[in-house]
Amino acid sequence: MILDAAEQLFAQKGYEGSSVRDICQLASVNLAMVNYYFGNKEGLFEKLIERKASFLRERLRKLLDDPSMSHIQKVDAFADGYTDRLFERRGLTLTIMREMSMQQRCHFHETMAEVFLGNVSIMRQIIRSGIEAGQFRDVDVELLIASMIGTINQVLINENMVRELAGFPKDVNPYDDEKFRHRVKSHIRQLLRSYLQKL
Amino acid sequence: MILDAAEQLFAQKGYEGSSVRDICQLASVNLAMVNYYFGNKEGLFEKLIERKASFLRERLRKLLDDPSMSHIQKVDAFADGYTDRLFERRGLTLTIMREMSMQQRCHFHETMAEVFLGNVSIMRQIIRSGIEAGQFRDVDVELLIASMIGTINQVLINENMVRELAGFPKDVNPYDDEKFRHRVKSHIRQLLRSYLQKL
DNA sequence: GTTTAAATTAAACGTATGTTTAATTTTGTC
DNA sequence: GACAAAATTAAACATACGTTTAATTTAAAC
Repeated sequence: MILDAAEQLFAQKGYEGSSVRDICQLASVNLAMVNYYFGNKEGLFEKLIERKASFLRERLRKLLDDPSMSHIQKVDAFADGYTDRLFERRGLTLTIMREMSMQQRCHFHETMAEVFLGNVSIMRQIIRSGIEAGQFRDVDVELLIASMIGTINQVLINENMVRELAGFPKDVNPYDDEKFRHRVKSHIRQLLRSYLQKL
Repeated sequence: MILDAAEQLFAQKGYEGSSVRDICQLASVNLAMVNYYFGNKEGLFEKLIERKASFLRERLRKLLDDPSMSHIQKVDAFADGYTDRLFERRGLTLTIMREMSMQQRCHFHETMAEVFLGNVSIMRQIIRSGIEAGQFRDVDVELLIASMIGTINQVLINENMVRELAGFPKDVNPYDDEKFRHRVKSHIRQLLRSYLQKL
């Protein structure tokens, strides 16, 4: 599958660092197939983002209308689900983050922002309704979300640092380690809770 | 100055997206000067990182031994100084972040990790001594630092999102806006305080 | 003013890139 | 099995890249 090969290479070597030839070789297809199926290299990238898009949002949106959960439980559930998703799709997360931080290929930004803002707005609604219900402090919602996502990204960005800080040997992937993921999740949970809940 | 041109272009278009020709044109020097002065393109990049290195660390290290400040004041001061520095050098911060998240050009990682870990270890000592003094809760120090840095990075990464969330018009740079920077600083301060301080 | 080294230049080199073409093979349909 | 459309291939195309070269200009030293 060309998209899988592209996702892997973009994650490892960046968009420009991955040649169409590399991608096709990894996918075991002919060089011309990328242009045949996706028009050009940029089309391939856009398909990659679209493929990522919808999956998570549906699951998270259900949280909004669930009457059986308290506000803080919804925050917990959102953070856990988001962490899982970003850990599982670390490569694509990094690729998108890099592209978002560049002025190159700006037309990608729209597609990426759409995906991103969709999730952000769900989290925002969850926190806002908690504030309105008087259960949360009146915090800076947008920046709190930035803190949540930023924490996860920061962990995803630097594999070597995580290995060092968490004491992993060089040959294991810390992101597959269930204990470490749990450590991150529970840190984020406590961070959000201590910031949101009234004293 | 070649280094300034490179810093600007790497920030906007990434390492691979910035050609030596682009850099030389922006710096108004001949194409061959990069190889004459820096050996090759990678040498230019390494010089760029080294130039960034030392500046901040000295100022932050002084915090460690300042007896006139409380532990929480040191945390505040560190966070403020770090935020200022990353905002002021946004371009280079993004460039380094992108390179750290890639497996390409791994020999850069050492230089970058050195700079980064130096600052992290200062913050770690500050928090640890606050914990030992019984003034902070026994938190996950490494991940708390990741949250601080991650929050700043997350804000730096997505200019369009910041503009949207904070309501800036399209033609102003939100990172130059003193009010916005203050908003980020005070959010991080409150986040750290509410997480660190005992109930 | 001559000499020597450093700085700068224009041009070329070899290679890698994204893309296209035209030919060939595979697949599905009647 | 014949035909048509789709899928796949090898080759070539044009361009952009990082780097090198050899010539020229500038600067400094005596």
